[in-house]
Amino acid sequence: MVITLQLDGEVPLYEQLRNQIVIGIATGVLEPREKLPTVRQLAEDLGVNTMTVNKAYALLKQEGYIVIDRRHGAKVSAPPESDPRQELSPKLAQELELIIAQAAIQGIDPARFQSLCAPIFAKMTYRYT
Amino acid sequence: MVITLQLDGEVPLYEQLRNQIVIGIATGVLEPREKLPTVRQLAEDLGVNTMTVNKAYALLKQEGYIVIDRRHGAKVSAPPESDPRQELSPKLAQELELIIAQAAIQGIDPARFQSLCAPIFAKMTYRYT
Amino acid sequence: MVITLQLDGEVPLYEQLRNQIVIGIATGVLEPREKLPTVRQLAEDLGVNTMTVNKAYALLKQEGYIVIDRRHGAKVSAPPESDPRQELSPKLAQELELIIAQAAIQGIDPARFQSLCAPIFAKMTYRYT
Amino acid sequence: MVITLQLDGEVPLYEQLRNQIVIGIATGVLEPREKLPTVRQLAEDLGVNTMTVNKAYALLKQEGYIVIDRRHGAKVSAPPESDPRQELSPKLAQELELIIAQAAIQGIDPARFQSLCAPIFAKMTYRYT
DNA sequence: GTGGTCTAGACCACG
DNA sequence: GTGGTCTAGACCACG
Repeated sequence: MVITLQLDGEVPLYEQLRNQIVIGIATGVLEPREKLPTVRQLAEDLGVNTMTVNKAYALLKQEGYIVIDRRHGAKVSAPPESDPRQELSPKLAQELELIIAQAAIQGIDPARFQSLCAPIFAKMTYRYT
Repeated sequence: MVITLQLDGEVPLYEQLRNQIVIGIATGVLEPREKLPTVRQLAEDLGVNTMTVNKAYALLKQEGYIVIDRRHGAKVSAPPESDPRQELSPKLAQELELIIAQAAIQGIDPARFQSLCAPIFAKMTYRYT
Repeated sequence: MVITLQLDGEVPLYEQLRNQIVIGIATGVLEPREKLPTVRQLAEDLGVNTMTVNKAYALLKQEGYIVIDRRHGAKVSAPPESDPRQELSPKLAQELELIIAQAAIQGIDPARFQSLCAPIFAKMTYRYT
Repeated sequence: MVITLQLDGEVPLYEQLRNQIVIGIATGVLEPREKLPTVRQLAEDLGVNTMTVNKAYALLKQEGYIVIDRRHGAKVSAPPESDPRQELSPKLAQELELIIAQAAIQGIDPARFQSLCAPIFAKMTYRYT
């Protein structure tokens, strides 16, 4: 999996790293139960501080995206039990609202928005296929 | 318009303020050409420093959401010329991808996602109605 | 002469007004000894405060571009005695240096810069034709 | 690099600072990828507040002249891809027009103007050498 | 150690 | 009266 970090961006490195791994999982580039590189290895590959990778892994673990086993290192979580509610978390819902607000001001209507989402969803092979 | 800031949140105050005003514009709570409170007034109402409001206004101005007129203060921009492309900016597209990735992992499919977007869009009365 | 002011710009209104009149003189739209509108008239036409026009006129007078006669109002100065030195004022030289610096960083070389100046000079019919 | 600020001038301190750094880059005093002083250090050296330096850096970053890396602070950007158009931005073009207008009124013709630009260009060693 | 954010308070240019 | 700028000082996230 190719990870590229924007060193001069406004998003913290650990957060960029976390985001890219989440997208990797969603797109199937990283499969459930797949082993992730060690903190040390990934830090070296990316040329960042081990603390940065550590923070990303800790965040992913806390969110349930990965599990960390002292013996086997980090690996992608098995798919969770299907959530019958299928609601967005408050945080995600808030972010989505902000995106839609900006899209709406730009003149994008729901149908157009849907057609913008479709190709993104098409890349996500994680669960619902 | 009611604005509430989360003082202990991770999002900077000036950015929270910017976000809420953007949503206010999109939902029609703030109408095009409507005058915004003065920097001083809003700072006092919110209990924050004038520079915090100043930074939010400067950001909104730079993004084209408001215009700042030395004579009359800040007001909501007139609707821009309709952009025939109707694409999302790279930044927005990236944020949307991340949201969809997280939704997909949670088992939300495109149809469900659309039904989650619908009520949000319904609140946005800005342009496309 | 058509004057358009950018109300939400970063350049003060009186300075924009002064700049446009200077360009008007240089391009010959305003001829030497031509009478300018009264402060009151111009302020009304532009929809700005009379103080703003007053400030612009005072600045133009101080710089020698116009003369103000209590009986006849303001008019464009007669061409000054030719300055044999033909140097730029320190302020203008500094502004020019900054423009050239930015152009150079962008990869514009002297020849290209000259070709960019040519059509601008072509519009200036004031003295040297 | 020597930076001198005019404390009583009309140009804001942060803008003077930005201008001098741009000129420093263009003249080669600051080389691509060269590290800039920290915000704190430069503020102390110049006797101004850190927020003033911060604002100058933020502006330079936004304009693409420098990159700010959370790991190593600010440094001069690498030269951008050569722009085949080589046009001036509207803002720069407008400023140049105003300078040329004032020069023309003073009796400076295109040839003389070119000879005034030449020594300024000679100092700019940034890209085109 | 770095830049980013924020406060309380002030002065100023602009209009 | 408005936004713009600036200070002195502080705390924090990031790495």
